[in-house]
Amino acid sequence: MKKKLSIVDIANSLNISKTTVSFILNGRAQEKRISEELVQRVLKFVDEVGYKANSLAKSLRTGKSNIIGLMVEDISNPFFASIARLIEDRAYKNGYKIIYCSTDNDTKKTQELIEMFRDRHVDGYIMAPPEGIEEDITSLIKDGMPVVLFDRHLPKVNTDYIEIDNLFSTYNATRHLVEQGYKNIAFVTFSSQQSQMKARLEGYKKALKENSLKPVVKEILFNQNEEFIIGPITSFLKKHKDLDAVFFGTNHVGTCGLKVINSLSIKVPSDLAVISFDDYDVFKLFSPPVTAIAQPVEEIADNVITVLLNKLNSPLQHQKLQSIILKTELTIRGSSRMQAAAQL
Amino acid sequence: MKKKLSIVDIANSLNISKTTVSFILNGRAQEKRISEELVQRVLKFVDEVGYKANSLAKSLRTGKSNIIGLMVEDISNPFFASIARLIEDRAYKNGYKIIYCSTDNDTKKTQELIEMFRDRHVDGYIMAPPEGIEEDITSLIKDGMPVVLFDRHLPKVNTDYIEIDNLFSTYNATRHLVEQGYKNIAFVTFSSQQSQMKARLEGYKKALKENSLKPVVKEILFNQNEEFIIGPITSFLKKHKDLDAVFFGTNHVGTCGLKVINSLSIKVPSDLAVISFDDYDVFKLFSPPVTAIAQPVEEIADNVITVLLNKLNSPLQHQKLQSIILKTELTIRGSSRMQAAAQL
DNA sequence: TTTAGAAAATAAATCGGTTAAGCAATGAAG
DNA sequence: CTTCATTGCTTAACCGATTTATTTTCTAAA
Repeated sequence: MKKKLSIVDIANSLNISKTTVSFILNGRAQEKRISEELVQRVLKFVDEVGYKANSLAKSLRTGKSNIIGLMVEDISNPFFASIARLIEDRAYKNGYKIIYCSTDNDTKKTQELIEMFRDRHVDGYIMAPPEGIEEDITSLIKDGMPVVLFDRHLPKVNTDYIEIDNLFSTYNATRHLVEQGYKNIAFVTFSSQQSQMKARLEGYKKALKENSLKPVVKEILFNQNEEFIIGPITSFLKKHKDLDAVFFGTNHVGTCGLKVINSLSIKVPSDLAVISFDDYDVFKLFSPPVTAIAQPVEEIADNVITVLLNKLNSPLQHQKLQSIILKTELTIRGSSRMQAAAQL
Repeated sequence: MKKKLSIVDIANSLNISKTTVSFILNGRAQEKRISEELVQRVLKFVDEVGYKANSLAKSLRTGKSNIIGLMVEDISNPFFASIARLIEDRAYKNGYKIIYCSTDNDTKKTQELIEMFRDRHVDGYIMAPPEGIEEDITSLIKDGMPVVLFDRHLPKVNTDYIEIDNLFSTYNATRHLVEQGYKNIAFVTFSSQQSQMKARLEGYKKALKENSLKPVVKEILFNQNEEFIIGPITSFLKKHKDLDAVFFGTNHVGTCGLKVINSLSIKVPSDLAVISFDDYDVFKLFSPPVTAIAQPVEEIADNVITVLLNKLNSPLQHQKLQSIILKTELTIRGSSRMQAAAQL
């Protein structure tokens, strides 16, 4: 077990001061007028012995950590997992590491996580914020920390965010159902005051209103345990026999919804048409495949990291804030075609 | 922007030395015979002003970081995502934080990640190791770092690991197919020398051999891009028209396989029975639902973190190594029933 | 009245870096 | 022959904790 070399070891070996070594390794040789000859000697030696600076010590002194804190709702949710994956990749390429955590939409847990990130001196924050976290984020921003929100934003918090056009997405998808001739369309979603969930609900309602149809909304409490999602959906679907279509507000609700549909032996789309927010393998492979609103995952991740890197690289506080709203794509599949229903 | 308090600020405010404060905050008051009265005064004050020690400084001095490095193959894979999630939860409850990364099964990337973890002074490592990383891990262990492997192990590396009984799992599942009357059973998997993949292949072959059937194996190169998995499977299935069953070696291969099956309009199980390793929503919701080998995800995560925490808490090097092999469960569903085929 | 020993608290070194300030040597200008 | 600026590098303070070694204070025995 060879002990790691420190900058002092390097300095001693070369009979120079550690300051000189530090300057050279940080590319400040020119600025500090260190002779080219010495620079080369140091670089060569450092390379030979494989010295790497202790980043803890570095962070302690400089206050910078080259770490970005990423907080998603649940890392095991495919939407967040793929976003996290893409952000991770791009961050690495730019010399940043990612620490990520799941908030579970739990305000208290999120506060603790922010505390931990702050404590670990992360350089910037990327979050899909839960409700009730406004103050904590504001205080973060006031302390000069770059914060980028995604998936949702906090109306009271003044910072950059990347979102999709939730209202239009559900509005458009609902209209698609209406155009197909469906008249009793339910919207099943998590009970939430978050911007994206409110917008999705609104979009649905707007489309129905324009067509003089009656909204039927079922709100479910967010819960880690699937049973507590499947249960309410089951009784909801059992109760509303007159529905001819159902719109699931998130991929998680959608997946649980499909399980319920299977267990009740409901035929899609003849008994019930289905649309879900978010797209992923489950919806592609269900029979018939489920029409879904696909979020531009790469684009979201790209924008998030780009905005954050910009903030990190320009210490100016007075750059103006960005609110980026991306478009989704309605991927129409067999689960919502009235024709298909007609065929049976 | 209020500056964070340091231990010196606390000490000055109370007109005592920072040493005393440090002893008290680290629970060494008794040992250091600090008066109960002072202890209370300090604790009360610290609580009031909400002081929290700077963990960077702490880590720099103590060499401990209370961070565990977790490296999985791909965090967007549902199997790894849920394991990561569970480990994260249990780690938090025990005062540890997790940094996680995806290796992509890329040796070079993994080496860099190990380097970064080491650099960040993580206290322990949890990894699903890629091939060719033996030396790096051995050197980690030699340096006294606790390392726990899972999902697979490295025969040449002497450390704890948690695995499932891969060989028996595929053997048993293949036998199930044979018992159902299937005779031309293919095994589609990633080309890999990893312990778990080799064992899975072996189990399949063993079952076929015992029944005097001919193995048909298709190995696919691991690739981030799905097209490069779907392509080979498509041509494989097109070429082997005589197959009556196919066994997918991982959830990723399985998902891609189902996509191919759909696009070729192959009927399951009448044209082709399907079994996949790993279980998740896609297999539950496919029609007919896919028989799958379910890994005990909670148990794996529990064991991993328990073993690691044990190693972290007992500095003795001479505790004996554990190799934990867990059982899987074959969840039989409609995709592999010969009866179902008969009904059509 | 010393004085030894325990009790209570502290000073200073340390972890491994960065950085502000300083100093010696050299050459040019006055 | 000073004086000054520039070059090239070093000294020492600092980041915020832990920990070793040491000092001060108090009590009780000699």
